[in-house]
Amino acid sequence: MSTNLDELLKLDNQLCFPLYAASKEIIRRYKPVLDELDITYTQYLVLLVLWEQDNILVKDLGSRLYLDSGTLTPLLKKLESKGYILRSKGKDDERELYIHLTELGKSMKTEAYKIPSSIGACVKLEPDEAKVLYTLLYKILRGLNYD
Amino acid sequence: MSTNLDELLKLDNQLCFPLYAASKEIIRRYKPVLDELDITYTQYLVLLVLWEQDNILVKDLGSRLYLDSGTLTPLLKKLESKGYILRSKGKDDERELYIHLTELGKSMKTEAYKIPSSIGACVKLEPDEAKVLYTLLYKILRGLNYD
DNA sequence: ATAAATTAAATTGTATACAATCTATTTGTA
DNA sequence: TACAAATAGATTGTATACAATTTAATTTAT
Repeated sequence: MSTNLDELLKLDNQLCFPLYAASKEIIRRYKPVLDELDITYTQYLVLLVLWEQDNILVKDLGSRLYLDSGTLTPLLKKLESKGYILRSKGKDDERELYIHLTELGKSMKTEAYKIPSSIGACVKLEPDEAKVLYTLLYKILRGLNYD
Repeated sequence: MSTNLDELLKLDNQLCFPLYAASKEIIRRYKPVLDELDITYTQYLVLLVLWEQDNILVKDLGSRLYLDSGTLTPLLKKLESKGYILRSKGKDDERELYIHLTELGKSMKTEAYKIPSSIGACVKLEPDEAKVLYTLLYKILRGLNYD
């Protein structure tokens, strides 16, 4: 006998699952393109932020990307070892760590121009659908901040 | 000087990022609820499938959840060690591995009834918005299969 | 009938994620 | 001014993810 509650527990009735799956699968599509630049998806996100706003605190990077120091610390060390960024202690406050691009890191931006379109191509949504999706996702993210 | 290409590389103009962030953040909200059942989100997804269709091949579990054996093998061993599932080789084809619920695993379902609502509560979307989101996400997932 | 190709899981290696804790520094306050 | 509280990152431990490879079993094609 199937109850209402049983219905709620079906995979196809979950909203989080397609969110999780779509996110993962799209990121997987990024891999071949990002491999050419020798970076991962999360490293790409960090670079996106830095190309917009260089010299940013780890804390601010984290709040922008919803990542904590447990994730960022090793990732930033990796980006540094690849020569894309530098990490420097704050002069006024030695607890803080500023992240900024090297010349190599800045020049990567040119090579990254092709990435959005090559990803966009595999997400087969109409422009208006993409816009609706975008709006709903940010509505969720805003809503999560007020628990 | 900011170009069109520069615009494309801004974090706020990415569609994948809010997808990634919302997925991650919602899953994080699951944690306290799932902790009570001593399972993780991915383990919960596996159980959702099994509660619908017991005795399923690892391969089919994987295609249903978009996960491969590299993820599933250790996860299933963990669920087995917790006593929720059993793993048994296929009689006809010894390459295959069938996953099925133990009595404990079946009885977990009752405790899981409360989970969807407690998650739904933190996703602050109207029912019709959630439906639109759901439809768009599945459209993306379908589209990814035809590359 | 048997070698080659295919398939299903398991294994290996790398890179996140995140909770919880720790360390060093800074700030607030009695 | 000391000292408790708060803050920023780093560290530790656990659990995914996934590409690439390996192993064992089955199918296919010759």
